[in-house]
Amino acid sequence: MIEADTRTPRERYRAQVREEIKQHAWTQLAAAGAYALSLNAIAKQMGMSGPALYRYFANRDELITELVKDAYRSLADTFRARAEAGADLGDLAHALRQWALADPQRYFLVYGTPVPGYQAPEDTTRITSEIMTVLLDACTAEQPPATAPSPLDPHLAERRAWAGQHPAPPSALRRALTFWTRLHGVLSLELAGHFTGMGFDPAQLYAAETEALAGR
Amino acid sequence: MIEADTRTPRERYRAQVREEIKQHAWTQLAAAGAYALSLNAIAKQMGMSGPALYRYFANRDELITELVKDAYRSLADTFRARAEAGADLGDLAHALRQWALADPQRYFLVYGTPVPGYQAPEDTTRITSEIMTVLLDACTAEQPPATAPSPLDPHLAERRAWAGQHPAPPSALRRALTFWTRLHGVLSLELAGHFTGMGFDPAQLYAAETEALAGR
DNA sequence: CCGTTCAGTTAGAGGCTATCACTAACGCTC
DNA sequence: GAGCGTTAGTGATAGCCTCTAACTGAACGG
Repeated sequence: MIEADTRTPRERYRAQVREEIKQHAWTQLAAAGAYALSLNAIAKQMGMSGPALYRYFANRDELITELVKDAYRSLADTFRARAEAGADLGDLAHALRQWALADPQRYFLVYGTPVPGYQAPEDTTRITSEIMTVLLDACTAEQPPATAPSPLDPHLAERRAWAGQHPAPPSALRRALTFWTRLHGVLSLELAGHFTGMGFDPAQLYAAETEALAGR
Repeated sequence: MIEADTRTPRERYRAQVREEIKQHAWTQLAAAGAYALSLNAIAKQMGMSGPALYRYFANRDELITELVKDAYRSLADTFRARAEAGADLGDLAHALRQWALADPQRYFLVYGTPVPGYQAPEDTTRITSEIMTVLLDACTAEQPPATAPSPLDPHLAERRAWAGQHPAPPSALRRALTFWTRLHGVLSLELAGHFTGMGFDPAQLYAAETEALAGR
């Protein structure tokens, strides 16, 4: 569908430059991590003077926050797309790993070391809950055959604020949470390089954890 | 036991100042994260000029590397101490959590976002294997009653370089690995604040994961 | 077509890392 | 205890960085 672009030329130009800045930011990020992200260097690459970028982002933090939001949105989009294509938990796990491996620094932007005082903006919590919803849907649809009762279930049944109005039973809540934490555990250590030199294949460990999640 | 300090006065002074620098570094780290760690600020706090610190650490990276090594050693020490006191897997898990909560930024120094090019120094891999040994000991000593065979075990039986000469059976290797990844998954997300506002108690989730590890 | 808006400029303050030449104190040796 | 080499700490400086401020020129919109 083709829609008339109601934005003024200035707005369109502005959006385009913002996007270009973020593009450069992503490549810098992938190359040297968030720490090394430099507005000055980006400006130089784009052939303009340093302070020019402050027309587009109030400061370095705002640019990074924007990248974080885009990363969240990217993950939520891939998840939602897979879910709409009928993905089960295993497929979602695989999609998560692919997404993480495609750009490790993007993963760390979302799930890496936080700055002590940092408060996530409202938007990201909304996107997080979108991701959670996909996960809860999958966990609810796909109940494992024989589920051993977990001592966590009563607690989750009582404190299920994060699940909103989702009709998932406590066991599904638990499985969604452990899906998140266990896969993040493997991915995070793998991407950080903690498995290098150990000899085993991280993919196999990931697959085994995925299987345990589906089966239990 | 009191040993004669064979170091020269200069060496002793040097070690003392190095320690003092690291002390200030730790407080800065806990307050604002590794990113904000500033040699200049530390020097000012200690009442000396910025460049003076370069007598003690070649550069900022070397100081941080030193902190990382100390963090590793601290974790290894607490683990070893608990193990010598007859700790089982559950105790080790509890010790890990206490260690992480005591100083989240220290945890992230070890297990947080890595700098893309960074190669861990030889020392840390040695300390890591020390930690792994304690873990493998515990997993070997404490075999769960009915262990469902995991598809991961054959792979680990074949690729067990990281376990060195440790006599742990494949299932123990797997349990040590999953101990690490699962608890790290929960801890990392908790410390990063990803659970805040969700309503449930991270400690309960951690306890449930610990229990699952011991029982399975 | 002309006034307004806004992108981009240079200059500069203040932070940082890191190097260099220098000084002064310290400790080892005789 | 005197002298001398070693070394801790200094200020100056270069070169990054973020971010502010004043200015300029071009593009847009009525």
